Amino acid sequence: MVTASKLPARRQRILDFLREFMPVNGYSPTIREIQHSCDISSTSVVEYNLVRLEKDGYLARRQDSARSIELLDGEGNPVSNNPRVAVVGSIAAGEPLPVFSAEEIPPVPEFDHSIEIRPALQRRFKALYALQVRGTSMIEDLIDDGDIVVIAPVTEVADGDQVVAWLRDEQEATLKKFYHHGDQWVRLQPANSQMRPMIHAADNVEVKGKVVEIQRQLG
Amino acid sequence: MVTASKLPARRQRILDFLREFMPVNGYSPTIREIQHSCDISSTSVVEYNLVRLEKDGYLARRQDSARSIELLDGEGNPVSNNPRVAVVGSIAAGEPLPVFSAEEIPPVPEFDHSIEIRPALQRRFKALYALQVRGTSMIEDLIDDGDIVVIAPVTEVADGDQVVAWLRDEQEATLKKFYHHGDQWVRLQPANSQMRPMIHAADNVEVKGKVVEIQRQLG
DNA sequence: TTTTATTTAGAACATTCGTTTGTACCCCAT
DNA sequence: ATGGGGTACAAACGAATGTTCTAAATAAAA
Repeated sequence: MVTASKLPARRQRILDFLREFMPVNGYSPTIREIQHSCDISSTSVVEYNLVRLEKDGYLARRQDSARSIELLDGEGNPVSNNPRVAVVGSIAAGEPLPVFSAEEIPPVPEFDHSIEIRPALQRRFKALYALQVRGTSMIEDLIDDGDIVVIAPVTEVADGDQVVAWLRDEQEATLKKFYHHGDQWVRLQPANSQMRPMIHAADNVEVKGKVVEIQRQLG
Repeated sequence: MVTASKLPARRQRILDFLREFMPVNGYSPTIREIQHSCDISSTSVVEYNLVRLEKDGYLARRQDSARSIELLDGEGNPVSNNPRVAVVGSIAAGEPLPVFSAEEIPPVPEFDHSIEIRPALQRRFKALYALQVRGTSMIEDLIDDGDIVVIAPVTEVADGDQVVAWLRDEQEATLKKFYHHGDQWVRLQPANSQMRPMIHAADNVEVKGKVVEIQRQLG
């Protein structure tokens, strides 16, 4: 377990702030920057909580050195400050499945179920997340069952893009290729000749994002 | 050109120190650390040279902020210290093609033809390189024509691994799945039912490495 | 409840560290 | 020489930043 036991709210907030600040900026905040970002009245409170976090293996610091916080994984192991995105669930590629509700798309990234991505990806998009593919409807686009797709949460997509489509009425999400089909309709096209495209009313289809990377487990 | 015009010895030494220190430690040294590491008598000398380096586009700093040096490429562009591997050529997936000679496999990575990889990959393997796939013999393993495969130069591979096989007699390289076939033979198996597996004498097949990642260009 | 440990608070302190100032040196063109 | 640009030096300043102390508030345990 990475986020093993539950931390006090304040301490958790500091940790969350660090985990957000440090990968983005590439350097550690100062105690006073933490103080202000987490609405804390005194540097000593920050210091106190940093000491605790350090003792519990969540971070390391160098004595008397500015901006020297390094994040650890909660067990004392260094955690690469490389960009990771949360794998927030799975996505049906085949029969649509109710995967996640429309609201809870990119939750706070947990350190448990996340994958590392190329830094360039994070630079180009923001708020990426990932889904594990269930089904083979995209097999001819070389997305296999079990693959993990990295999703950029964009709403504007071009014909042919591989998108996460949320079907309002059906309350289901599905991974398909997106095509406009006249003004009022969209075609969600599997990349699998065994499966039939689906035509939906445009206002029943909510594009939640598009695939920007595919990761597959290799020996 | 990264090291464009020739810098004064002192300034070059500071730059060299920064380029060695920062990737290793993950944070910037202080002016005084630079001072002592480069045998400089005064902080003002360091400051003077940092200003020059900054003006010449070799680095950037934040005002009044400790440990805030960021390395640039000499033309003001941020230089990501993220791992890249050279794309050293293409690899036939189909009819074997003479791609590169057996010696010049991983040359010095050029910044021109290189791709960014996930940092975790570089941690697990060393001396990675990349090849662009030509042909569709691996299409059923979801490797398409034009895809870029990242290769770990290992000689020990397991049955089923996707390998870069060098055929000594033919002086050709090919991307195939590898299977032992008795003691003296190996089977190089396309992942394409249209193509036939090739059986070769084991001592005619030199495994140059195996695929550890696939990258595909997505919108 | 009483006791104890944890957490927050405020303030001051001490060090680190970026910045500035003034001077001197060296090389080279005037 | 003379002056200017580039560089080096020493010292000091002040802002940024980590550290510490004491006390109070809160939560947890007994």
